[in-house]
Amino acid sequence: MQMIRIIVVDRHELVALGIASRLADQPELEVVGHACSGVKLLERLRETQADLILIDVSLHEMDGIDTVRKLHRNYPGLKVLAHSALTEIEYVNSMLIEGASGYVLKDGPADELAHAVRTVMNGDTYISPHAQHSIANGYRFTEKRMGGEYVGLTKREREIIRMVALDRTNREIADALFITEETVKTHRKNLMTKLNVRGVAGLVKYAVDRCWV
Amino acid sequence: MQMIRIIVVDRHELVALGIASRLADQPELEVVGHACSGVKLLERLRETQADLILIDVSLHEMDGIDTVRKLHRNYPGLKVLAHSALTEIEYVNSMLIEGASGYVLKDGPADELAHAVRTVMNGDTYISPHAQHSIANGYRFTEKRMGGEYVGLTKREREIIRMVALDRTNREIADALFITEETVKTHRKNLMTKLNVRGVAGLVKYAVDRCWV
DNA sequence: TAAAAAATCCTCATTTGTGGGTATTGTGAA
DNA sequence: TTCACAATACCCACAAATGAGGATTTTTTA
Repeated sequence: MQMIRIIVVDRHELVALGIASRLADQPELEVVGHACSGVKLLERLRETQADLILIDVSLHEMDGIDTVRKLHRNYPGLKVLAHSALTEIEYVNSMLIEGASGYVLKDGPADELAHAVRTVMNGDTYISPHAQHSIANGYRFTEKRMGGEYVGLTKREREIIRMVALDRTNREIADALFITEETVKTHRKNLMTKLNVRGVAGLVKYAVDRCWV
Repeated sequence: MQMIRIIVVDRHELVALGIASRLADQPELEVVGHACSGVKLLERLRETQADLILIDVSLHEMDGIDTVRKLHRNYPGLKVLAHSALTEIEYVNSMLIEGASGYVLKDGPADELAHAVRTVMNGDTYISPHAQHSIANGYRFTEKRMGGEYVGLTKREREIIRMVALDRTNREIADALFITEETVKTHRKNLMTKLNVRGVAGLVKYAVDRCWV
């Protein structure tokens, strides 16, 4: 029987421990490592062999979505399964489009994870019921991007949204980045359009969810 | 040797599993139960005996701070140890004032948790170094409340902050609660004063951290 | 290299948010 | 039964954000 080697990427080691203990009764599944961020994962992958990466969206340094993008480019054969507490369609879509083969929610039943891992290793896709529901409901505020195409943020936009979430005013952001207030306003506008939110609250929640603050 | 019975309160069962597995090599510590919310904990306590509650700040239904307040009233002999990823002084202070005997951060070293549990069961207080640093630095924006007194939010204020975090406008909140827009503004103002933040971003982060959205 | 994407700056009208106040109820605790 | 506080409501002045236009320059990438 072929062992399935899993690396868990989660900002809390406790979660990795919990996963390992939950998968302990699955003889063919083995957690061979843990990384607390995307950057750490890429380092670890240079020394540790793995068949599947179980990765959260919310990570420091480089979030899960960016990490999956890189994984897909550098390790095409490696299977990726997203594992998060976030049900928002934005995250589910992004993960799948970047190359994940599934999306499992953290508060699902105890046997769901093992099932998802097997499904994915079998070449199929597994998405938790709640996450599917989220996809079915579509975007919250507009009908845009219903096709599901992923709109990534630019570097500059990430800088801006991060500072917005840190409660900085446009003036402060402008000064910090050596640009005019008008430019900051434009970026905020674009951010809100891309993320389909109406105001600051949506921007802050987005940044918090992805551990950018 | 007296066994120390621990109930873990965390919105993710995986974390409880992880804690149990981390404490597995501590012969006198035993995780006897898990609850995913404050409400569930109070239910469980009616049937399960415990010596110590290990509880997170971020919980659904009733957050950790409110839960500790209730615990302290209903089970005076029960020890409570806060266990969270949040380092903000606001949360540390609140937990301690409500009756917790310590505050351990989730990303601390592997042996810190067991040490903290023993310290607390010994009648002392344990606070993670980072959290102590947070206390030492005081509040972010103003010099108010430096004494550390905890300012709780009222029911109405919680309703308001929740809706603010859900990206609702003042107009919408007013309509939903059958009050005028001016009243909503007043509540927001009071909230920002109480929480020592300057704008929406702070309010949203507060609500997100405590699982109110 | 030419086209596309990103970043920059601008105006103007409108809405929302912020920071000071003040005042009237109702409720619950000392 | 006071007394404090929560919740409600209103006022004003000013700052900030939003929405809808347009435009230019740099950087990337196909």
